Amino acid sequence: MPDEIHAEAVEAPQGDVAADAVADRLRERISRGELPPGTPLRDAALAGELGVSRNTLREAVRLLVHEGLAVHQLYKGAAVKRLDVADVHDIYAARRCVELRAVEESVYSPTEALENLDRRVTEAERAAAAERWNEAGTFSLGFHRAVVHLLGSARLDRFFDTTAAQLRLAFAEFPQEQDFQAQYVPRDRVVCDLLRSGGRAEAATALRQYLDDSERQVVDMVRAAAAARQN
Amino acid sequence: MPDEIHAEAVEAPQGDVAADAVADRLRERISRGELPPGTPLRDAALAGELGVSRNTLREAVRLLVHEGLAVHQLYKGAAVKRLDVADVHDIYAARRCVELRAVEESVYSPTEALENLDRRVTEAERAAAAERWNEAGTFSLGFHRAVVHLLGSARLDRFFDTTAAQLRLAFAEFPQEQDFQAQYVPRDRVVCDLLRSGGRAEAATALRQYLDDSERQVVDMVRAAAAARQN
DNA sequence: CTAGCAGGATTGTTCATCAAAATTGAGCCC
DNA sequence: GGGCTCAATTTTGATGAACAATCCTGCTAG
Repeated sequence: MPDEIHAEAVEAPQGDVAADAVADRLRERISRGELPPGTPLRDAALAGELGVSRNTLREAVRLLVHEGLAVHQLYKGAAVKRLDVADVHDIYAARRCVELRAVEESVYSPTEALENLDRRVTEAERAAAAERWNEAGTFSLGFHRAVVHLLGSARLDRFFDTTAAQLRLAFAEFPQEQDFQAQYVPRDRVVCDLLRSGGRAEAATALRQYLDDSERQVVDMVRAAAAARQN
Repeated sequence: MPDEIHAEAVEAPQGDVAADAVADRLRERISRGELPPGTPLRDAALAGELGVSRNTLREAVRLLVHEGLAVHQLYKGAAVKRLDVADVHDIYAARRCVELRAVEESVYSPTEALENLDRRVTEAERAAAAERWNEAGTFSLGFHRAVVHLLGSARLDRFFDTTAAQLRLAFAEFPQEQDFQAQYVPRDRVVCDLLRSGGRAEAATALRQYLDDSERQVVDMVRAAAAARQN
């Protein structure tokens, strides 16, 4: 019998510590756009809201800053990171590096791993067909994550995750714009099929184009967001 | 007039907060092997030693855990990470991905950036000639960092830094073994010169061999350390 | 209208406290 | 002697209150 439950129920997501759990919840909120870029993360308020002490919350926020999801100014506290154009270029440079390499090395991947790719794209296609755009975008990123996973490095997987989480900040400012991203699902399909049929070089070319186009679009979004902010 | 100075003088390394400064100092200590892998990071003791509160120290340790320099067990605290063979494979998979990609993309790099590579190798050579092996190893890693830097992504640079810091954990267990690493300096030179002369493919091949050999050696080191621990 | 100055709010950091779990060690049984 | 139990001690995880330093805001004075 729950005697008293705080604003948001306190379920331990990991077999781990409170600060990590809090960080998870903040990450989640940020990624769904609930805490849009620029939102100040005031520790007293958030601590109360999440039912933890200010100290614990501060630890969590520090992790987010370390992950690049928030920025910090001395005596001014933390705020959800706002991507600028340079960030987007940086993120896509990182994606190109990791994803293209993964494609090139995919010859060594077991077919089982390649089947996994197919599953992700199929998920994304289903979501797109049902016009659940947001979900389609998530699954699409899942496909790219699976591509990186071909390299077999947990550290690279983690790096991709944090980078992708940062990229979501761009969409978080423009929730409706996520629809646009769904247009990339067919191109995921192309890359996926080329990979499975061994068309390594073609897959790399297609993926590079994909990333270039996507980058351009996200840059435009970020610029638009900056302009809208100026109004 | 310093009225009272704590065990280790408290200079703010960043224009930032105490926890980050403490994390820096712990990182430094770990990387120079002063806190060898397996060392428990007891917060009361370290907090006293560094002249900060237990809370602040805990924030710093959590950052180290997040970076993979320490591991954490609930109710058992944190300890300096001890690399296992899987970690080494993982780290080298990441290095191959990032460094080889950098070499392949180096065609687009300004010659000025390539000159920077040369400077690093020269530093390493000088240190090796003077038989300052430890320093030579540091400069050698600096060369590889500069290679990654060709990709122009601050995020990839950071990723390489944390990965390299983890790799140092292997050497931290065997301080004397750093000598062996110095033997790689001539091979850095080869890769560097091939890059500057535009021998992109050859540079990639040489670098891949380099990484394979280095990985083998580090794996052996880790195995030896595990065996020695068993004694 | 602007400069500057209170006063309140927020941050950065420390300290003291408490429960929960791990570790230690003494005593005990076989 | 070897191995076990169980209590005392230590360490961790987390909280709440305190305080100085800095910021923000709104008011006043010129």
